[in-house]
Amino acid sequence: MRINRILRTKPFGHELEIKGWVRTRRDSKTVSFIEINDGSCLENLQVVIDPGIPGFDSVAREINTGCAVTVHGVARKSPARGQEMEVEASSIALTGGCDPAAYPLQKKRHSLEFLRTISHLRPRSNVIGAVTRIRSRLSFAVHRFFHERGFCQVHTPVITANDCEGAGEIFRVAAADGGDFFGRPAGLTVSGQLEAEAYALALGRVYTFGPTFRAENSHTSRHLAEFWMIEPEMAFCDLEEDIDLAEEFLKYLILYAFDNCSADLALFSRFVDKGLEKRLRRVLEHDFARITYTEAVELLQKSGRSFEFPAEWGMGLQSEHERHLCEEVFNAPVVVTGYPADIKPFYMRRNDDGKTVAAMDVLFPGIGEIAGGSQREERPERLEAVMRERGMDPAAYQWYLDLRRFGSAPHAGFGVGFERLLLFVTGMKNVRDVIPFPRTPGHI
RNA sequence: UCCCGGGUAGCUCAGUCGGUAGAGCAGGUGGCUGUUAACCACCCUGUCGGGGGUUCGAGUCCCUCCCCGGGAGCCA
Repeated sequence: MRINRILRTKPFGHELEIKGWVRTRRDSKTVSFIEINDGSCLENLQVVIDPGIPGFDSVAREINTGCAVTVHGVARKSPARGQEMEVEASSIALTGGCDPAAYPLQKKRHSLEFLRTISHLRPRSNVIGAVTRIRSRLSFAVHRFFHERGFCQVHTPVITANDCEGAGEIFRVAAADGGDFFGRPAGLTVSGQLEAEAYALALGRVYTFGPTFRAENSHTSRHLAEFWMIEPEMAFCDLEEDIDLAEEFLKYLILYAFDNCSADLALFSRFVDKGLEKRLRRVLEHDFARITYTEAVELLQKSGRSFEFPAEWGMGLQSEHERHLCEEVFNAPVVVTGYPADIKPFYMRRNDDGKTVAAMDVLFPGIGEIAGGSQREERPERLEAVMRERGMDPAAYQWYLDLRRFGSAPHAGFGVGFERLLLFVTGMKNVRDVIPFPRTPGHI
């Protein structure tokens, strides 16, 4: 039986089989204690070994931190403090030994930077194990959220010829002989949005959730060359409804973590970020503030704060500006809408003022931009005009223009970086620690 | 790519004025105890990131390259 179930069902008096990895061992003359973790939960199970049991001399001596073991025994109430239950071993077998002098993981805590250097072993640490379980459960919750609301998941291509202008540098795909994609240039996707639009304008409500690639030479705690992005896209939907969905979605995931990952979450509150649960609750309990870009610039200019880059209409909001807005002005998530058209991608819907577009960014305290989206330009002549203005060849995007030519409809969507979401939920500070094998410049 | 801060034992770090390196933890051995990141004693561990320079002498000063972390930009 796995340890999470044993701890939940408390099968006192029952014979159990436990398979897992030894975290610590403490010896006494008359009895040995080993703590086993099997990855099913954060908690370890204490196994008590009497030196008289079969195989003790040949096996138990070699058991120490890192070993894989199989234990048979009976669940008992623990007479000592520290745990309610323990397992009295009747037999123990060493499944895989582990040389303690060579094993990099110790019983004590390690720095996250060190754990990054042993990415194949770090899932055996408490923190990375907890991150991994939360990542998995929230991934499931993403699918559940959309399926409960009638969305259809679309598997958009990883290899694509779209560069989704404005979404960053692309990795080129090449065959082993150095050629390109069978004679045509191709790259790894930077966003599934354009393809998702095609399916939204057929199935109504769709979403993508998959890996995304950016070739930018970014060295920050918030960027990866390979990351996972969630992108819903809805037909017959305007920007307001888009924002409503984003807010509902983000709150849903946080609530899901509270309801389903409480033990792991408690670890983060205790060791990673003391203010975590309070901050998560604050997001759940408050409506997201909604302001326009123009209002944001005015707020920043009136704030009396001196920024390294003063806020100015027409310029993008700097990280320091985003921080000021959601950490000091509103102390809550902030949604900024109506950005200048010139600093946003071609596909966003032009507002009636002619200068701004129906874009929105969701800013979270401590994280910055966690989601970005827009209502898309559904008017074919407007879309084509913008493409020409920007020197894009409409012929290359004929399929995308066709979506407007044949049965066009207002539609909108947004993208959420899954790792940034995990930073917020776990209180971790670096996206490299919330993805199993992080891909960053110089690291593969 | 730019700006900071780092690189010393397996890990986390200290190292004064330039005088050939130290602690805690881990590991080993022994002891003790229904133990809780157990405890006590002893022992082991170093191309001081690489290269060059200054100097009688460099972990320490200078130059250079590499790597790591934080921030910025870009973005999710």
